[in-house]
Amino acid sequence: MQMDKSDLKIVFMGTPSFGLPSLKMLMEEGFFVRAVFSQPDRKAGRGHRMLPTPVKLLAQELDLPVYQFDKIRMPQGVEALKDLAPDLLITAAYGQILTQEILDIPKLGCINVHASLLPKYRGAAPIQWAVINGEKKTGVTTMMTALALDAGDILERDEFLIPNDMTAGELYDSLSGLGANTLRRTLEKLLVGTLERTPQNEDEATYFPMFKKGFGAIDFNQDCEKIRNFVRGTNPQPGAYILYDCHKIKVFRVECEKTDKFYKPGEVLAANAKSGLVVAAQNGAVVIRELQWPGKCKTSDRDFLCGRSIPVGTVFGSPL
RNA sequence: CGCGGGGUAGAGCAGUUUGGUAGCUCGUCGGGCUCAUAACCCGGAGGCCGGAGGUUCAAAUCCUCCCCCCGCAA
Repeated sequence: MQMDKSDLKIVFMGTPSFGLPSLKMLMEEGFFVRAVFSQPDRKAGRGHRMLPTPVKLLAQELDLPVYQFDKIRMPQGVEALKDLAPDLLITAAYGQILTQEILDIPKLGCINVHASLLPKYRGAAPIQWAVINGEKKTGVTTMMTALALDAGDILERDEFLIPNDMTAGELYDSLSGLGANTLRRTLEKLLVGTLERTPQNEDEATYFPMFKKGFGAIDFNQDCEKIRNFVRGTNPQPGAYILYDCHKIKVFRVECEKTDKFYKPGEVLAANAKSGLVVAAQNGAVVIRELQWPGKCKTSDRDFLCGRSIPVGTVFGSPL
């Protein structure tokens, strides 16, 4: 059986910018996007103003109806979705758990775009954790949404090689775009009836949670390469940091430097405008290349040290 | 009305409480030392102190309003 793009009635669900390329793709390819669901506007940012979500903004630009429910699983949300009578549900970082009742509404089910090579890196922050763990490769997976988190049957996957110095933020953008491609291919196969479902191998599944509050403290008591990965994996959000004199110095970029001598991890080995800010780690030193003092803008360590001094020998504390 | 920090030479900061010739580190330019240097020494240039009013003999500094940047928290 064959279907035409314009006959496939889709409801798209997404919240942060991860879903933007996918939603754009749907429109450009001529799919029939009936409506968009996104998280409610929330007080956010400085001043606590009500801010629309990125997906909502795009949907409005595209003149698509937007639905925002605190909890889509409540009767109101379910009813709204039933009234829309979609053939297919597509989610991309929507941020709400779908119930079986909801999954049963669309005739063709629900497809989720996930930023990892499932079954690896299930969970809410697969991109950041892949970088923190120093993965060389990650990717995007489309899957049939099931009740268990990120555990549905795999449809299509695209791999992505992570450059050695890429930050989580950069990877996020790359995978957002890649996700649109993966989704396009998935839908094309769906339309011509060649889409195959592959159950996930539960034995290979890994799960990584959302960052907890306060997460981001740099532990100098470990390999400097691990520290480097930690820093780029938390860049730009939430940002790695060092506590110094009750000030939270955010760190956005570091380089590794091998040393023969042993120093106390966390000890400041150099801190001047010439050599930059060098801190001892477990098996070498970490040169902090980009940082930010609270209330100030991001700067290089050298510029930073032009105006402030950190005594050599200071030992940055490690988290408990 | 969520809490808070900040806007001063190209860069990063001090000075503001206790008004009165604008200072530090780096960069830059010139000179010197040196086999040599991103090292060291000497010297110079470069600021309407975020903007607009006000107080004052005098405002970076005190008062009022505005603009911009950022941290926390969400």
